[in-house]
Amino acid sequence: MEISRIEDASEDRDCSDLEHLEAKSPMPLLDQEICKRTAAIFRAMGDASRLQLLALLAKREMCVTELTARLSDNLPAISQRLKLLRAERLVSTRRQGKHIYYSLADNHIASLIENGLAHGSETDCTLCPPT
Amino acid sequence: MEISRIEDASEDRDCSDLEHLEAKSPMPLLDQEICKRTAAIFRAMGDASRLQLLALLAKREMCVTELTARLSDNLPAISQRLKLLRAERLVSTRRQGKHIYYSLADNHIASLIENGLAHGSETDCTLCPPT
DNA sequence: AAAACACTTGACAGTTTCATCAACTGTCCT
DNA sequence: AGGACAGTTGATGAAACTGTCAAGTGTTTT
Repeated sequence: MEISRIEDASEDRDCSDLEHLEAKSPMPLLDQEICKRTAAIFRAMGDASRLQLLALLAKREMCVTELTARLSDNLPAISQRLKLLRAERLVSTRRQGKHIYYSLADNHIASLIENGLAHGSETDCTLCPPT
Repeated sequence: MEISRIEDASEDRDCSDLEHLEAKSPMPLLDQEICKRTAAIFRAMGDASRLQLLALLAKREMCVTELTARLSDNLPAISQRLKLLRAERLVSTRRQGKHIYYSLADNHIASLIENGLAHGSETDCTLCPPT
């Protein structure tokens, strides 16, 4: 019932033949280090509690106590999450007296979060064309 | 040696007083569902192997065999990763004959990946001002 | 209809992640 | 110097994640 068009018998086996593939359409893989680093950033943002934390910090710098109050969570829990975010260098800190203020490490982070949220907000993609 | 400016004694306890905080600077939390959904997307992208996979698919649609060849990995492993990406609706599939072709679910995903990689490529932020 | 190909799935083991709580550090106040 | 406040850290255990491999499904070919 279907019209199958086969000009070249090689079509089928080509997709498992790396040499051929690369000759036809070269497509270098990502650099391993960049890949790992980027994945680490995404992984750090890939948790609802941490994302919420980042979203607050995107608005302005805040100390741990304020974050704790706003999120109605316990302080050590928040601190542990911040520790992870700091380890990945998504946030940076500044001490002022008894308080330690956290903020996003840079604007790239803020825009990544914003983009992500914009995408996450789209209602289950029922509107998106099936592509 | 330092000039400390304290106009209002409430400054210090304010950051733990949610009522006060909200009155001064209202800052609603993210919607829980959106937050979870967005985090899930980030988590799915937060793995070097999966990110590499997504980066390939960002260039063009590919079948599992081709992906396997390009990544020099075993097919079931790739398939499992694709399964996860599909579960999070980051990729979509199309069968054509014996092959199943994968592609990114939409352009938002592509730009998220691009942005992430751009940020991940920045050399350890030695150049970034300390903020 | 049987064989071959292209995947997918289920299940198990090994690893990683996350929350929690007690103990510790650093700063300010008296 | 001592106490209180603001946070950090380390350890522990439960839960979630990942890779691997055997077995299964769907499609084409002969």
